[in-house]
Amino acid sequence: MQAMRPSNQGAPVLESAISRFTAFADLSAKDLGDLLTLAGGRRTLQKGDHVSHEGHASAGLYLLLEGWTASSITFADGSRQLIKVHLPGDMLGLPSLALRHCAESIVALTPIAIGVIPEAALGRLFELNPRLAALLFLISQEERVMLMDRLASLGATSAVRRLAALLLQIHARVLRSDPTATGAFDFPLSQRDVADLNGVSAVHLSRALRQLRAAKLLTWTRYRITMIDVPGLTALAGIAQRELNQNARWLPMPGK
Amino acid sequence: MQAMRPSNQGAPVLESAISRFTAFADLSAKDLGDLLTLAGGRRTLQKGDHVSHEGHASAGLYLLLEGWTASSITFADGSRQLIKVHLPGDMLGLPSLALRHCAESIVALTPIAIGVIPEAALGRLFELNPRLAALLFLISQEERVMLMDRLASLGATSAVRRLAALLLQIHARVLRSDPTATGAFDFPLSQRDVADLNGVSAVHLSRALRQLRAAKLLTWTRYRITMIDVPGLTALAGIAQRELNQNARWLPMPGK
DNA sequence: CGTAAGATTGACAAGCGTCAAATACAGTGG
DNA sequence: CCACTGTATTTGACGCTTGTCAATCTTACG
Repeated sequence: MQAMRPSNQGAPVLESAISRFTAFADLSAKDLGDLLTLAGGRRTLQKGDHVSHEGHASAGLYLLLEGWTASSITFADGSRQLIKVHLPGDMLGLPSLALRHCAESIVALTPIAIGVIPEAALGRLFELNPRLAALLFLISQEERVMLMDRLASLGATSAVRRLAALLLQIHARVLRSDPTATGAFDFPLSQRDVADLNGVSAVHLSRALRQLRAAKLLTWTRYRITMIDVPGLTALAGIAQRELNQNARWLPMPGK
Repeated sequence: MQAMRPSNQGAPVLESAISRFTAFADLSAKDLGDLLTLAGGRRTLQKGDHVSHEGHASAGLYLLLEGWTASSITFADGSRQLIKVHLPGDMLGLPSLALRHCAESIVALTPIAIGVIPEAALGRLFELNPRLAALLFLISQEERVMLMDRLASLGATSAVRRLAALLLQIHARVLRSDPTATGAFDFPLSQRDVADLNGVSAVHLSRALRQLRAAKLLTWTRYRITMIDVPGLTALAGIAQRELNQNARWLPMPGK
């Protein structure tokens, strides 16, 4: 089996691009239109290109359409920590809206396509489509929960358990935009990347992976992961499953 | 000097209650009114009481008016990780809006007063005051940045540096609502709490603290911390200073 | 076929957790 | 005011987890 380009081959770009929104509520035709006009210009970048640089002046707001990216924070001594990986449908640059300088560096892990969202369009969204604005708000809360889970994982568990938790989280994310990927999914990160995500050395990550393989919980050849025993991995990770709260009653009505 | 009740003695409750909003933009009289009607009922809780329980059905939305709280995530094996501490003005329960079940347990670290925010009022806020909704959105992005910084700290630095980074972050937060606390501030957490926040054992936290004291970077008697050498602590923590982006141009105009 | 990057393994050292004991401290009742 | 008691903090000893360094092996790609 050849290594394919990662992430949702098959599914239309548009569908996964709005998947974070539709995961929370059904969209009216107007909502859909407003959402699509939000991200006007389309740009493509090569693997390794930067979407934004930590510390630079406001780096812009994007919707990831195709490919994977990762965001990182760099310390004064040069060491870096990968914060999270972004999949198609993720918004890029939201946290930096709160700051004068860009909060994180974002780099393309694969060739990517992004939609450019002008800041003014965000303001109009809040004024003209409160329902979409509320959904964007919910997406941000979901991001907070994912960060909280990762923080708990880093703070309280061993390298092996962190690895299980991380791969489960990413797997669940992949499943959402590509429901056919129940067992196996394309995975463009190197072990070095995963090590940086988990706050472990690359060497030790290899050791942790060895344990998961030996326990027959998963296989990981370069660029592809097969989750053999999801219940086993879940038990190992020890973290609660999160279910999204769909069509919350407090959400503003769909625009017409 | 006696140990006083922690947090903003002196400053009016109201001012610190809305400090997270005013940190991002000036509020009109109408904005202020809308914000105050958001949190209707007022409740007080004792130290140790729970505001919400992880896993329970939707636990509600609150504005912390007085006192400190902490949120935590519990693992299947019973170990817990403290995620963050909340100070007056912080919103409680936002992340759980995205989920069917409450994402985190929130417990009072001191006697507290909270304002209850009905979910329906949140929906109305998005419909009737897009500017306040956008500010709430920005506050959530700031929370994400703070979580990202903590995640980086846990993943990439030693116990000593984590401690420096955490205390700097909290100190900066305290300073914002009480600008008189430049040098010293009341600090109601036990070393055990801080250890759980930093993903370290209480014993090792004591050792890390010893190093900071020996380096004359700070003092910490129970319930009170004095930051002796903020530049030194900052250099040790190695994390960038974050400046808020105030009065962003894209924000909707103030309501009249 | 050759080269470079990624992954694996072993040996050793450092950081941190655990256990246990000792000390300091706050609050209680006398 | 003082003794008493439980909790928080500190310290030491020891072992496990993880980081670092270096060598080897694998894989991708020119």
